[in-house]
Amino acid sequence: MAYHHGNLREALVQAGLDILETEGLGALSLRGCAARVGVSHAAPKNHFQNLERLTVAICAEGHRRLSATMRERLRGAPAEPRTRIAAAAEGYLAFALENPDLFRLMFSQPRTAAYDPDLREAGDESHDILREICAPLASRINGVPVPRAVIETMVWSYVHGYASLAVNNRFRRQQVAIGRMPGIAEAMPAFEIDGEGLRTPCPPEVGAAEAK
Amino acid sequence: MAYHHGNLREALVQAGLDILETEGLGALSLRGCAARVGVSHAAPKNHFQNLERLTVAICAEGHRRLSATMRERLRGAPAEPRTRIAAAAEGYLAFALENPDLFRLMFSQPRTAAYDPDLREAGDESHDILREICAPLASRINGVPVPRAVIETMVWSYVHGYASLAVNNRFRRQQVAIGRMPGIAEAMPAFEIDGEGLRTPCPPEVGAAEAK
DNA sequence: TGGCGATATTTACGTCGTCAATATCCGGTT
DNA sequence: AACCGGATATTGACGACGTAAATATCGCCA
Repeated sequence: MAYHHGNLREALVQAGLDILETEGLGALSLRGCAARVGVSHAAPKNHFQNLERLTVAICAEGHRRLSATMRERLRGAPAEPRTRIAAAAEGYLAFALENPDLFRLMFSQPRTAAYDPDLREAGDESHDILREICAPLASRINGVPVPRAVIETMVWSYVHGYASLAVNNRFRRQQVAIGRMPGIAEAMPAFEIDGEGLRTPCPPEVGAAEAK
Repeated sequence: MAYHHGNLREALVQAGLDILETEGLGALSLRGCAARVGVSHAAPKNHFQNLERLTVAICAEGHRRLSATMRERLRGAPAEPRTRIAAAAEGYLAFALENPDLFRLMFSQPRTAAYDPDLREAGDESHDILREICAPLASRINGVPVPRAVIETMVWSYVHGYASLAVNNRFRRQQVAIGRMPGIAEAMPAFEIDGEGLRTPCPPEVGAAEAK
């Protein structure tokens, strides 16, 4: 196997992920990926029109791994709805903290990147998980009706925002223990579960982030 | 005024902001900023050691403008605590949507950028606003005590996450009307205000984002 | 007036993204 | 078996970029 690599496309994406991990966002380049794989600097052209396309492919793989991390945490979690949300959220956070530059890259793409069907599909995976774990949350909060999409948006925003701020080291002054975000039970404790109107009780075992 | 520009440093930052607005994140470069100001490509060297430093300065200015936007919204808002939080949050969101590439740049900086004292200070401004508007929220939620820093973190995470996801067009499938995030009263309705135990009542005029 | 420090220019070099031309490999056709 | 065409990889070239060193110009003060 000499002239033809066999699976250069995936190898380039993997090389990009390696570079992000070892050298950081600023070191990501077409030529760098090609060199790491051991092919000439123009070889990527046959698989990616330009750097932006390769970047999008790397981001898509990142989203797949993000979803995989969340699914992993969900497999080991009990069935209680809030615990499941907390487990997925911790997976989201763990991924961000373990892959900070990849996470940053994934969320600093221009709007045009969203037109890529691969990236779109990969991004929608986490969306499916979100919808799944939010399903037990009823469409009313404290008795007030709220569209299901809004509930999902609230949970998603909170989790993503926490992860994003944690990655960017913005919780410095707050002295919040990053790595353990306050669980959904503390953050949005007025959610009803399964329409039972179960309003509290803020189980203390979920996400005990304390100001230290 | 020929050889010496007079205020090249600020002019370069402004040029960078202009480039971000008109040409996007990918077009930001030292030489580009220099050309826009009308100086030679190496002139910036006297004010910024390298591209990273200029980028950090641009981000710092971005944070100052973000804070200014929030303060502006707060000036026109009634005194009711939740309304004030909603006003600041809408300022945050508006800034992100009106300066998407700047916003992306601000939150895709490497960890080392946080060592810059100017950026640090600028970033802390929004932190002060956050602390100010969260002050009326008591340190207990539904009767359960929660450290003040955790409350701030929850609100901040939610607002930043919503803005970040909205900028990245991630609410597509949810059909949530971006530009109007569900207010804090809907997102976290169990906050007590001023320790009065005022638990609801989810005023409907705050943030009426509906699934359309 | 002279000179010095701050600021800007010029020149140069290596890296990068991209393109065009060329070379090599593989599978299927005759 | 020879061949050919499409897919894939290489080579070489070009302009833009970040950065550094040497040089030039300005404002100001002794």
